[in-house]
Amino acid sequence: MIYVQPDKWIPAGGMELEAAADYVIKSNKNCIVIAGPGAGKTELLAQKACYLLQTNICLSPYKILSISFKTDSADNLAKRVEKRCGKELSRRFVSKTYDSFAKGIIEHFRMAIPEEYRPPIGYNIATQDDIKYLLSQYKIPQDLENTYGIHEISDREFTKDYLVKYKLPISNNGSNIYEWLIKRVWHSLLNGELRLQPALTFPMISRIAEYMFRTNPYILMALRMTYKYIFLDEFQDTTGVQYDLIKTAFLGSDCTLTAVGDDKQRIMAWAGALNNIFNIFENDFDAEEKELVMNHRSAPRLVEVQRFLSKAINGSETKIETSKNWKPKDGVCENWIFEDEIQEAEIVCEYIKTWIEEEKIEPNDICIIAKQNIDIYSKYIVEKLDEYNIKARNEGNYQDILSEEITLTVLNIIVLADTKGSPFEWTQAMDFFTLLKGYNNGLRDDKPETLVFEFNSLLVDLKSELDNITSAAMLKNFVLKIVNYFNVNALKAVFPQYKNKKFFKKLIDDLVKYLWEGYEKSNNWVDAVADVKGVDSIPIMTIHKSKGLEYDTVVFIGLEDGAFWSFRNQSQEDMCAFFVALSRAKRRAVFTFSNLRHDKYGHQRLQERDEIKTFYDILQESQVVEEITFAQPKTK
DNA sequence: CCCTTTAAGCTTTTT
DNA sequence: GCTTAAAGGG
Repeated sequence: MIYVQPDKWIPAGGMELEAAADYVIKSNKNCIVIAGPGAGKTELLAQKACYLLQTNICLSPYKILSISFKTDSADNLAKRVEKRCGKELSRRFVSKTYDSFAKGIIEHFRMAIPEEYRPPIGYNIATQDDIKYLLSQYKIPQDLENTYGIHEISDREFTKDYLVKYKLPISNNGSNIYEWLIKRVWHSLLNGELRLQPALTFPMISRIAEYMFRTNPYILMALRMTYKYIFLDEFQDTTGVQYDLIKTAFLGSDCTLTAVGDDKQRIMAWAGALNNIFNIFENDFDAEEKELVMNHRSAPRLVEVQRFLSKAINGSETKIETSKNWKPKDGVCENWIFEDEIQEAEIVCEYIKTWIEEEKIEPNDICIIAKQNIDIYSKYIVEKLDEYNIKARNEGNYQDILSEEITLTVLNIIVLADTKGSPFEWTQAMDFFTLLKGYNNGLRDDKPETLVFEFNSLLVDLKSELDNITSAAMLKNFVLKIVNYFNVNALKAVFPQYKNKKFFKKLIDDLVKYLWEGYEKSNNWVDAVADVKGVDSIPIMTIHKSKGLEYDTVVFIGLEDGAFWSFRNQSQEDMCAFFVALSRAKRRAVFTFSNLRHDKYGHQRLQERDEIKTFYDILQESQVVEEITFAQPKTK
């Protein structure tokens, strides 16, 4: 292998890096990179990986470990690194989620876990129902009830606030009134009880991994000898449980940590993200803080609005620079005020139609966002768009079927059975087929030709059946036939998530439902698959789901007190949510307000904007946002 | 049994 | 903030 001299190294892909990014890439110290939307945080990690590998500063065979929150972010980063520095070097770049890292560790080093907390082989992932079931089995001991006046606790509260509150082992000193319950639930989950198989939640798995590293210096050493560089993505979302694991694993080692995140996009506090994580990390790991100032994504006028909002969130001026690809006057941010949702739908849809037809914006480059309850907020718009033959859909409903192997394979197989010769689908489906067949046949050494022959005959067989499908029920049988062909037990063994019956059933039912909807529209299976994939649909999603994504145009529905009911309690977090929504837009952001809006119970209520007045003030202050009040609703 | 009070959900990912 | 469902009291 020929390595590059560090001073000769240049960023892959002709990328221009700002000074701070260049510094962090080449720094050998622990760093925390704070950077706003569109600054290229993930790209920085990808480039740093290339630098370390291509110069061999990350000395072969030492590896880089990158930890993300979501599988697709982890995969995305791995792909970028592979693309930039090739297959061979990128083999030493390991990109995982927190959960897969912890789960992999406890399974690989199972025997190193203290016996009391050692999970049995083949444990399941615990569901909320499992915990609910356990709690329903237990009665509060009378003496504890009398001494402390402990009340019954809901399963959700228990899982959220108690189950993984402390590091293992669970203490015996009575410091927590629910100690006995925590101990009992842990014991039952680890060992199984009555009709419950052994099952652990992901935070429990992290706790076990942390305990193992803390009590077993050899395993800890092995970890630290494998990975010399650690990347932490979306660091602002780190929970206490995750941070404890990172700290035990790497604090005091000679590993170099690089964390990237944005405190202005901290919208997961309610789910356990730590409050002051950047400072905590800086202190613990003696990390150097660097800020990226570029926003490569948004047009200048949108960045101007972001600037004012940043200031409101941080309390201080934030430096943001825009990309030279934009002209200074580029970017549109508007505030649309309506009488009611009917008028809102009519105007919004007219504009969307114009954007698609005249500005030639792709539907999937327009995003409709709401704070929550997106089906309620987008109902009338979806109906109206349908009249214009523009597809729009709740992206959340499709996210599982478009990321799970089994459903993707069914979609691939349908395309292959219907039309021969789609190389992309063929390769993917064949990989899956080989994996599962190999599993079914144990160690049988199948020749590739045999498998190809088998697969082709399956396709021929399915083709004739596909042609005869005339109902959703028949489609379901067809899908189940494919699933059963692969052997359900083999599927569960290779993809343990399918052991969760509820999840698996919903996956198949949803696939059938959406596929059938698509087929009824087009009478063509290839189009039905494209429809499920959402090739030309406008995505609709919550702010939380939109984080990390970008669109030419963003339409935010309902900048109203009603949508920001939590503002009084968590104005900081809601401002961040507003910031995330705004900063998804590359060129145009539109916020709507409707005087009248139906809630999820079907009641039409008057909307106000007193509570979130500060949002409107910020928009006005920026002097680039126009507020447009539309006329009375039109009569048909 | 009826009326009043209280609690919980809104926003989510992970094999 | 606003709803519904569950729990509690008379």
